Amino acid sequence: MNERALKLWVVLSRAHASVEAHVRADIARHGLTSGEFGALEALHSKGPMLLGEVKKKILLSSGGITYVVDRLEEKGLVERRACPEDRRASYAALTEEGTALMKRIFPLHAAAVARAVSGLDAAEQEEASVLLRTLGRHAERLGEGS
Amino acid sequence: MNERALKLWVVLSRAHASVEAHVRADIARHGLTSGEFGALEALHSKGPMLLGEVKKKILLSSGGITYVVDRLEEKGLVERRACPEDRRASYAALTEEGTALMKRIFPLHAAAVARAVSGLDAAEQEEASVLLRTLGRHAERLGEGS
DNA sequence: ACAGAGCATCTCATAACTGAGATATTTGGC
DNA sequence: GCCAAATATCTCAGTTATGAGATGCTCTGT
Repeated sequence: MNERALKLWVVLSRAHASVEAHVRADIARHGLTSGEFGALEALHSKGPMLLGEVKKKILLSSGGITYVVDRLEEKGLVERRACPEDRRASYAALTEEGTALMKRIFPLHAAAVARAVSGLDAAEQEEASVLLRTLGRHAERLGEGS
Repeated sequence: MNERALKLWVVLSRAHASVEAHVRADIARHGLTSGEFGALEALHSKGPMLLGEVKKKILLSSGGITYVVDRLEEKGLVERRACPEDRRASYAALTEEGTALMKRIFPLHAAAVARAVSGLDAAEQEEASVLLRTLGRHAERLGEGS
């Protein structure tokens, strides 16, 4: 029955929006947007990445990734670096300032996220993560044909 | 530990974005945006609602709800009606055309949503709905103090 | 009755994107 | 080697929002 699916979609949307409001408010305190923070987070955990990799990681459009990296470059947090193997592509990498910022604010961010999702206990969070990973992966694959 | 919370937030974001991409593509085929469809859906299921009620239902800012209802009025799908008890407020209500549109496209939409969340079976969808409702409700309440 | 706090909505400037098309490069088949 | 298709990023116009402040109305306490 489709009602079950609709209900899931509604609660997924609301849960995302409600949690995001908290996360966004936390991020905004550091003068960043969600998109910017997503990119910084990716670069912080994985090191320099091609713009296309960042784009996939944080699910932004082609124009969006250019926009976000431009903003981060203006703020001095990220720099573009040429990619020797492919001259169409370029890397984004944290600057020293970007690294320092992330070291400083990441723990605060993690605490804010923990607070925002504290409606579920540890076991429920694990359970929800498993279900959502399955859900997300499947939805991603569905779209690959277009 | 905060890692669990961060992981949950990441998979929640990705799952939402991936599913939304499908839902948005479906809605766009009918010339509507997600916000517009959300408002139409609310009005379709509950009948005429105050703008403030719609705003809460689909989690839009004050400017956003004005914008969305303006668009829907331009398209002839919704009309504003004066609220006799409170002259600051107004109702949004589906027009005949809006009702007809929703009757026509809602089943198609439901099918598209069902496809988008088909990575989980029926029992998992129920399970996820329960967890996400708890998560969302809690996050909403957290923000009420500000 | 009335001041002032509290609300519902609207207005406006601006942000944060999207998506189509442009540009430059690479890759695979012939 | 060469051409066409694929790919990575950028550009640009337009869209969908946000959030602060304005406006007009209602409610509360006195």
